[in-house]
Amino acid sequence: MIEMWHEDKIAAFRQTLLEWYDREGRADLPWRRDHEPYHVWVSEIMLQQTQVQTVIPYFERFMATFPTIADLAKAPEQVLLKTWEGLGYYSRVRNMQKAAQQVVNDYAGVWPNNMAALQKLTGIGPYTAAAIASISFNEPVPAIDGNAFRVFSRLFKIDADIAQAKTRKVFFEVGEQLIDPERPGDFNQAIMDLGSSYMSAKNYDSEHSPVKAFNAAYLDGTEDFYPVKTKAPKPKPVTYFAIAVKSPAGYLWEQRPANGLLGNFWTMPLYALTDFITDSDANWTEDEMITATQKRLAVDYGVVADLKKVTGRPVTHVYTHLKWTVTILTAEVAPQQLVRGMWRSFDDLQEDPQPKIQEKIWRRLS
DNA sequence: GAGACGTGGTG
DNA sequence: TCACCAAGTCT
Repeated sequence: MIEMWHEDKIAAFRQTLLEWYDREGRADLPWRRDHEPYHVWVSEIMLQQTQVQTVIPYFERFMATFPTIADLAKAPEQVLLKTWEGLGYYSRVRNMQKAAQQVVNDYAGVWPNNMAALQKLTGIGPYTAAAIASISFNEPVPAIDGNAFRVFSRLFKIDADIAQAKTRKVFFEVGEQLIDPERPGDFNQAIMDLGSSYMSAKNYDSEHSPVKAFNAAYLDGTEDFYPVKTKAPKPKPVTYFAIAVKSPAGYLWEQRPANGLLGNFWTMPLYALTDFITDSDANWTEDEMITATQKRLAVDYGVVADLKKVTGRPVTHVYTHLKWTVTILTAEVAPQQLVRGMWRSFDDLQEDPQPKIQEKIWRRLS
């Protein structure tokens, strides 16, 4: 059970926090120029699991490309993905377009003005709904993100595991008590600024934090223990073959399935080793694996090619839950009818978004 | 509720 | 090289 502060202490905390925010908050951020829900929303989605300095140029480009929510609602998917290229978690932008269409069609283009309604839009969860509701519409709801977890856990010595979904409730209730009813948006943003500066995950500087007098963990020297968070599993290793087939008509190119990793991205054919080797067939030599890949290529795409391995170490790429090790195979063939995929010139396919792993493969080929 | 979902930065 | 982090949401 969390011991909540008395009224006077809460009032003092709000005042201290907001005075610091007015003085030293990140007023320069491009999404803080106004409180337009469209601007707040786009920035909040981009900032999910992504650092501020990474987001800034993406935000500017996004607004230049889609100045209004109506522009976003009607954009072609490849344009959407191109604008998001390199940011990752691409379902974020696909969900944004769905939400844009919901606002345009179901709300006549007028944003719902409260957390509960906002959270019904695709891709808007409890955090983003609270952020928009508080910043754009002055609703006193706490935006519980990684920063709030970190800040509140230290202020109150909350030892609930923040990796557990149910823990959000504990922090939300603390936030509801603390949030300034007059300036809820500024309060939430101040907590975020605090959580990414003086009260960051590593190299935090509680000694100079404006709210150090309110920081129970700092005051008794236990801040190293907060927040409590069980660690994520290691990325699982997966072996892949990437096949660069070149013809005078271009490269063999294919669109990935809509759902799953890198959904709807175009890449060269990629085979996981487990696509054709099961546990019972362990200990294949690399030559045998290449021969098997060659057969799969003929069956799946109708391309008969003599695959050569690109020398050097395989390309590696780490995702949150997977670690890919990709061996590159190449072939040159005559133009021909394909069973699957299409021939596309190098210049043509550069127009489309590409995932980082494909970029790494190109780099190795050139 | 646990796992899926990208990429870049840091120690 | 590796572990872990960075303004989460969906299934």
